[in-house]
Amino acid sequence: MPELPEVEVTRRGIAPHVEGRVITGLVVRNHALRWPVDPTLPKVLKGLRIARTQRRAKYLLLDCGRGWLIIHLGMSGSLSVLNRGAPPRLHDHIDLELDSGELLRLHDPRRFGAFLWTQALPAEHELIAHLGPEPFDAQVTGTWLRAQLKGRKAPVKNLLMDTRLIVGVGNIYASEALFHARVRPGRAGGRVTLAECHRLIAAIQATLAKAIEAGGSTLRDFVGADGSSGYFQQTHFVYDRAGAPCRVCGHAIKLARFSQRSTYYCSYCQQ
DNA sequence: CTTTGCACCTGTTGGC
DNA sequence: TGCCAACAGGTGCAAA
Repeated sequence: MPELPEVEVTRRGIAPHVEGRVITGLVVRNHALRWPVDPTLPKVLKGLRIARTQRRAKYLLLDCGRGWLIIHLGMSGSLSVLNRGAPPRLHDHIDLELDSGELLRLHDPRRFGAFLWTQALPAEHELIAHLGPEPFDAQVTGTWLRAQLKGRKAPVKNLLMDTRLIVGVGNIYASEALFHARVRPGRAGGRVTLAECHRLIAAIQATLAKAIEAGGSTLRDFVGADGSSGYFQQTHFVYDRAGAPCRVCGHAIKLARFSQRSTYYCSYCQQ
């Protein structure tokens, strides 16, 4: 589920419920996430106050004063805010209990997600330290992207999804952004022109912003919601539309695979 | 260093 | 209806 917009919408959804709250307990029903959940975490977290929430790439960050919780939703994770005592369902792996009487619940069938604790700053954490810039950073421009892609032979689609280059562009938005920029996904990175780089950055920013806005508008009360309400229902231009007519020119959308990931494009609009 | 393929895991879908 | 293979929105890691 989670591409960057959903993670950001989730952050905004949980923020009013967790910021300023004191952690009264942590229940871990299944430790076997992508990395084992630290068995000492319930003891470590009890009594700490969550000062604020942040997001870096697709990592949710909870500032607990003495350290930070780093939460990743993987492919199938979601967070919800529930009242204490709500019965856990299958794949509800972790409850973070709060002094408000609510709890933050992690649900993740595939268990590719992560629930980590660090006493350093998140920016210094091994998983975060080597990440590229956020799509909305001031340094992220067409000129910057052109410099990053120079000399690279890998498909530009793969490079856009490389988190060391830039974060937040998942499999859906890579296809969508390349369509809007009118660039074929299989083109070697080094062969993307400056004008196309400008269009790519504009497309990435516009697509992400629109999705966050759409998700945010469905976010009245996050309690009980699973954090995936609405935003992903927005219509895509190419993603998951193989064989369907291009919304711009009418030609059939094509499906290809790059590094075993489904990739959609219009062979007429994108060169 | 860059690029590629695999791995983790469960649930859903489509073809036979 | 049942069975099985292929696939699913992420990303760290090993190997080439």
